[in-house]
Amino acid sequence: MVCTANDLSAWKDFPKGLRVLLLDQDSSSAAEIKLKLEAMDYVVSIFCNENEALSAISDKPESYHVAIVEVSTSNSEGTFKFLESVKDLPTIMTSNVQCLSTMMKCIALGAVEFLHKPLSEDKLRNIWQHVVHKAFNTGGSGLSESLKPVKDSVASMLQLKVETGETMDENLEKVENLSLAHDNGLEHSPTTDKYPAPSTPQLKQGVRLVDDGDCQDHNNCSTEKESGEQEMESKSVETTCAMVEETLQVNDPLISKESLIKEEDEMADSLKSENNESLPPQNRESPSNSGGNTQNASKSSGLQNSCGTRANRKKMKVDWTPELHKKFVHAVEQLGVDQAIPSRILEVMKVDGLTRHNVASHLQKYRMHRRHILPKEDDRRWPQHRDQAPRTYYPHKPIMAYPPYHSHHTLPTGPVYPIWGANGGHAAGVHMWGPPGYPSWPPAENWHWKPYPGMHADAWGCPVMPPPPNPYSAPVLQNASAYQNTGMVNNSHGQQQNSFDVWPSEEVIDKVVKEAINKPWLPFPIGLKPPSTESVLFELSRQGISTIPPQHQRL
DNA sequence: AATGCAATAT
DNA sequence: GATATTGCAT
Repeated sequence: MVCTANDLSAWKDFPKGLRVLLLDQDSSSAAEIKLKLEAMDYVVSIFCNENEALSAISDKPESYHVAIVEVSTSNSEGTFKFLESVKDLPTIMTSNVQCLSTMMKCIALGAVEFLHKPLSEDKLRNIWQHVVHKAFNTGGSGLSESLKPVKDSVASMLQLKVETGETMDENLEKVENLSLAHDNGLEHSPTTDKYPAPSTPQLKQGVRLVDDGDCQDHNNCSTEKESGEQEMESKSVETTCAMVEETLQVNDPLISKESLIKEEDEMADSLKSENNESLPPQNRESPSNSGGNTQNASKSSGLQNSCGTRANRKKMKVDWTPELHKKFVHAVEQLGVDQAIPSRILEVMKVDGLTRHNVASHLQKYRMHRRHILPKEDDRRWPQHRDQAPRTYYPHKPIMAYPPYHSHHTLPTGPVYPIWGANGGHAAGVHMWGPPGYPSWPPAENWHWKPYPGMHADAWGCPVMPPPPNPYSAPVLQNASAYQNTGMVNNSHGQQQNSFDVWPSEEVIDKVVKEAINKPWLPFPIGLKPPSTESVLFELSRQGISTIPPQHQRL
């Protein structure tokens, strides 16, 4: 078998030959498990009682790489005893009984994982990860004889790959692929895991709630190539979701290589962090949310290829969940539209895993949407220019006409819809583009208001007050759009109401003031009077602007 | 190097 | 079809 270091160096069939000590009083169960393990090329030794097992281990410690120990109500003590005696051997507990406290105790005593019976191939297939994990995470001297070879072997495998010019990630992946190949497994190989990790489905489902998160981590975690240096240190016991994109490729390394490389990069980046925050929208609400980027990783339940359906880790698309977007908007607000550049926004957002590119892209869209809306406002504001290429005269669309912060906006007749459920459930990915007190971003047709009553306007342009009975009722000064509404009735732009039925945020107001100062040649929106010099100066100074632009005469 | 825009991909 | 990513020019 593969027990010597020498042999190990050539342990290409890893985990083939890995020795499993199986301690199970139920002989039929043991036989069954053994059969399955052997089918996966593990070498299994069955023991019926802990004493035998212990003595076997003490006789030849190097003979076992991993132990699977059954714990039953009748022999739990013996099992615990065993567990405590073989600290060096990664031990997986298994049982028919579902007892949390027992599980906990086992884990507390050092078990690496607790699997409920019956032990399916899926559950067993990846037990090697515990071996590797242990091998790499045990202090040098503490490393047991049996694990050293494993470590050396794995290390050398990785090394070799590196020399090949491949990236570390690739190497790792490779390694895993190797194992995959032998497992003929569809599902494991945490390709994205830098390190081995227990991955039995059960673990994920039961003990770990972050199941999705795991996968997610891979996908999203960080997309930043630029900054994302993947770290080789990872807590192994974390993930396992195998994104077996290369399930098929596994068998054909050559082919897979190319295709993998790209993905490698990506995924490499994606390992950057484990954002507990970023969760797939569909699974989580990401309460405090922050990093909501991700691609939904298919969840790996206990099913065979669950984890591994291809695709998941491929493009870690940032999912701009409402929460994330909200953060984004807040950042933009905070910075002010003017200073809202990707890098800054990124800083303010503090969302792990989000890249500048992501933000830039989002910003692009954000701006685009706004632009689509603003022009309409202009039109409404100066209907007389509607047909005369107003742009010529007003190169810059002033945002002055936005209704004052507290104005009653005239919400279109339609009801106020939630765009994403209160539960955060982003209904079918509908995103709420309601810039801070601004016209909505996404196409007006799809516009929905966030219906949280009493919610501050800055929370996504959610109207704080119910819309007035009719647009005309809006006080003049309060809402220029009221005027606009009337003005545009004959312009057949009724649907555009949405666009200006929003609350301007303070930022908007700032902007307005600033614009008024900088572009004195622009007419003031109807219903608004020019700000007093005093107030303008105040605003400017408040914003740190000390110099007042000359009074241009241009048109 | 960072941005913003356009093209492309999902 | 919308939205995110990539590419490219600035």
